[in-house]
Amino acid sequence: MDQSGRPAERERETELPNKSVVPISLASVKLACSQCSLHELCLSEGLSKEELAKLDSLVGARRKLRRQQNLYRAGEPFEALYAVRTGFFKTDILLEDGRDQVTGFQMAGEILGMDGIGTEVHSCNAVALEDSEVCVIPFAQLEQLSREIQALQHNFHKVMSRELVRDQGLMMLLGTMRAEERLAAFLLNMSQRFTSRGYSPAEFHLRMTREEIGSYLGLKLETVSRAFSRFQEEGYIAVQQKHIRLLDAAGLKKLLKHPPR
Amino acid sequence: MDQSGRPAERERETELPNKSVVPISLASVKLACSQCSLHELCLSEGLSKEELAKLDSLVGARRKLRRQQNLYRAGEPFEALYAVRTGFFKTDILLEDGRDQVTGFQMAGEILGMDGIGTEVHSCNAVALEDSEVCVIPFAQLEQLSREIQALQHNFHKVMSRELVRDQGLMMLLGTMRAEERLAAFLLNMSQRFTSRGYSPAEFHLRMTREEIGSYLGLKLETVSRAFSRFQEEGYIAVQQKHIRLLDAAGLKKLLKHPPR
DNA sequence: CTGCCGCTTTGATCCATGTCAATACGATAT
DNA sequence: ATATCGTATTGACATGGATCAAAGCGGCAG
Repeated sequence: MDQSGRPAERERETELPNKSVVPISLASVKLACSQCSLHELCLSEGLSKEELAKLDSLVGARRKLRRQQNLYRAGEPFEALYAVRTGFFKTDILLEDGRDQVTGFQMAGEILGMDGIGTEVHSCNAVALEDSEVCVIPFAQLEQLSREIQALQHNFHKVMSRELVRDQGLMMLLGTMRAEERLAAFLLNMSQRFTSRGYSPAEFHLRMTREEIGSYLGLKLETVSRAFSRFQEEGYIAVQQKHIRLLDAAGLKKLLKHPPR
Repeated sequence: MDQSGRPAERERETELPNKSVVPISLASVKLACSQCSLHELCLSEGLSKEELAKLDSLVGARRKLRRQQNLYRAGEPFEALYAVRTGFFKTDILLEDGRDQVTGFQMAGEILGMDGIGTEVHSCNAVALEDSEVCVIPFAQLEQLSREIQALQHNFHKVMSRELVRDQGLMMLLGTMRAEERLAAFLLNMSQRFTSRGYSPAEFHLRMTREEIGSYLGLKLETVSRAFSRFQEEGYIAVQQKHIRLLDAAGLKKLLKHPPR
């Protein structure tokens, strides 16, 4: 809601200056795909040196976003994909009657914007949940280049396909799982994604509110809160606000495999 | 379950011979993309004559499936996409604990199999709900050709993107809608898809059971049945088994826009 | 410090949908 | 016809999660 650019709650690890000039030295250096640490997650996996150079020239612009800023909004013309470099995003859809739903959370190395390809218009909103940075990938040029570079083409197709499979998993969750199973699945998924980015598998900081988690999982925020409390009572996790420690990941997994009914 | 090839219930409009030899004359004629009536829905939209010819040579094989036969199964290696020529399919996922969910219904002109691109393995099952026929599109060759034909490349990207958007809509449905809204959305979607294929917007035959509808919508079959009965009482539809007549589509739409709460 | 604001937790109650069970229906086989 | 089988409808009841409401907590501004 707050679009003022002044974060209501400051995040420790992602401080940005309040005004124009960039103080963090790294941010001013032009870092291209060829040097990007997100290699394997992103579109550049398996490309040769020369191919990477071409991709570098395509992925020119960067864009910084403050917490709560929109990367794009539903209805805006689609022009580019975005690769998350740093930070954390959510995508959501708003119905006319006011109901809305979070359709995903995206972190470093993940691609945003593919919803717009089919209609040339974005179908959802993408919002930074903390100060973030993305690589802008003009889509026409990506198609152009992926006609030249087979590996790039295939990477892109893989990214889209994996997104389809992710969505199937989410449908499964929304269609068949109870509240606690949903939250367990969510926590395990978060843990796995933090882990694959080199962070601790057992301890992490959630960037989203209980309401956003609930919206994503098809639950009300109170239900999410209760499930957190329950998991804490059971000794599966330790909760302190948005800070989560997984004490018994195996226990959570068991919850998924052996539903109460 | 019945893989015997003998349909348990025969569908009127899609009779196939019980044994080998093909009696229907058309079926033996090689119909290529260039003559296919599904043009606009499929990958061939907007291609030049020469380009269509190339696509024709790629989409060589056809495959016929009887009711209840699998087009592919979760876990099988991914090799090709399939374009539905005639008939009706469902895709579903089965969890280890026995729970399963229908993730989609596909009709003529729609593409199946994209879930397998990312991992080289199919992530769901595709089952014919009536005797059906698909075009087999070997994926490696499709990538090859879409590097040569820009329009084909773009069509393919659009198809995948639209699938992502469809999934978002389904998440919205599963995450925020009540039972009757879900069924209303389902019926309106079916009507729209039949309509765009030249069938009656107001009268159609559902190929799936109440249980399959329920699985797709995240509901139990009893709830689906009750919602059908309720809609009939309200005068929105006339139901006779799987035969549906929409008497008041506007009424159903209103249900969606103005939810009870 | 004090007050405000957004977020979270917790409790009490309600209701939509799930569950369980009986019956009906339509198609096919005998 | 009669039996059978899968599917669909309907009723009675149970329950998980939503709703409504009240504190609690932590960060920030003044």
